[in-house]
Amino acid sequence: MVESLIEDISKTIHLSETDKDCIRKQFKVKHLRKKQYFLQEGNVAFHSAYINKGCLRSFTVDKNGTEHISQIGIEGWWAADMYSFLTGEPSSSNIDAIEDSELLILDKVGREAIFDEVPQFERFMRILLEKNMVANQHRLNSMMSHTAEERYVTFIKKYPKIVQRVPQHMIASYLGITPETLSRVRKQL
Amino acid sequence: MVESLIEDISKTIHLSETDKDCIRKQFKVKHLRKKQYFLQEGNVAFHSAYINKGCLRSFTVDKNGTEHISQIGIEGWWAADMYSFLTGEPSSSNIDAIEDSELLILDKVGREAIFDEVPQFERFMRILLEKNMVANQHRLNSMMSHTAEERYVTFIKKYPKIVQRVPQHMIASYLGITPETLSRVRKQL
DNA sequence: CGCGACGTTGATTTGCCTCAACGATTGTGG
DNA sequence: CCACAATCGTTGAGGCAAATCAACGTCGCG
Repeated sequence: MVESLIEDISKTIHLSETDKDCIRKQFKVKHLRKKQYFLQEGNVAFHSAYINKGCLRSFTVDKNGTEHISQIGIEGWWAADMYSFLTGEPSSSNIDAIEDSELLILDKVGREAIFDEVPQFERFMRILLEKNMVANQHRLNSMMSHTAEERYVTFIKKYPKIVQRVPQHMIASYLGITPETLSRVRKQL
Repeated sequence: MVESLIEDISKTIHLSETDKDCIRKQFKVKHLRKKQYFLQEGNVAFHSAYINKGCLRSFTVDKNGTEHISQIGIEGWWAADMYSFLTGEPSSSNIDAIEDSELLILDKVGREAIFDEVPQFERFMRILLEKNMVANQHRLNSMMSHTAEERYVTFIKKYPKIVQRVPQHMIASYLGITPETLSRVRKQL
């Protein structure tokens, strides 16, 4: 089960058997039922997670009680509240499962251990973060300069697999619009 | 002049004299006049830049000709179109100087050289990118769940130095609102 | 000086939200 | 296995925050 992660990492960097063992040792498997929290607002994010199977979302809840989905991830993605995970401060966001999921989780100590024992892992993470940065930049740009309709069209082109698996109102939230607006946008396509 | 960068990096990781020499060798100084482009849409971003002095902005231009500022950076920040820099594809964004600026620039080859010769630099970059990720997450969240006024108030608290140096209409653009709206928001504070 | 860059103010428009009601589907406990 | 409750998507009416369009005053600078 950890093997798919090892394989994934190996696409970017080369791992010796010793390296692989080190990584295998630090990740733990965790299963989540649909709707189960991985992280709840107010708690500290002790773990970062690789999604091995299933689908997660991160979201915040504003003062009106409205949810705002900041991230949706499926197999091969990572999920964590980086702020809380890095600083040890309580998180202001939530992460839960949209489907029954299997995660490979890593705590701070385990992470440091890998960074120390497998220097190449540092590079893997750096490259992962670079890609993430590009994606975030894209998303921000999309939020700032495109209409609801344009954002939706871009989304379904870019993430067709997510569209199939995630309820429409969550996609609306991810796009920063209401479910009603998304419904109306879809009608005229 | 490269020394301030070295010092900056040394806050995160330890550098030997050899390491420092390697870094010194790879960065080049570049001066920009106010309004001068560092990167122009359609061109490939051959360099990533550390802002040693001055102030830069990255922005895109939409189909109506409206500018959307995605980033404003001052001393100690980094500026680049990561997408173009990493992929070698033409950039769809622009970077120019808001003030006369001094940059320390690094091309892809130089960057690879540092990563290979100074393994610790990999860690520095990883940590920098992690911070960037946290900041981007924050910003996205702010765009999705806060009003124009709330975003402005947060901004002036978080970046008072930028407020003093950058024209108001650019801050409006960064916040994703029009100059008129920002003017009205400011009036009632 | 004269022109462009910048900020302000007013009038009007608009894209999206809010509120509300309604079917269809899913799932769950008795 | 059925009944009832959530969950989900849709549609309509009305409202609002921010955009657009337009005009104007000020400042700085080539």
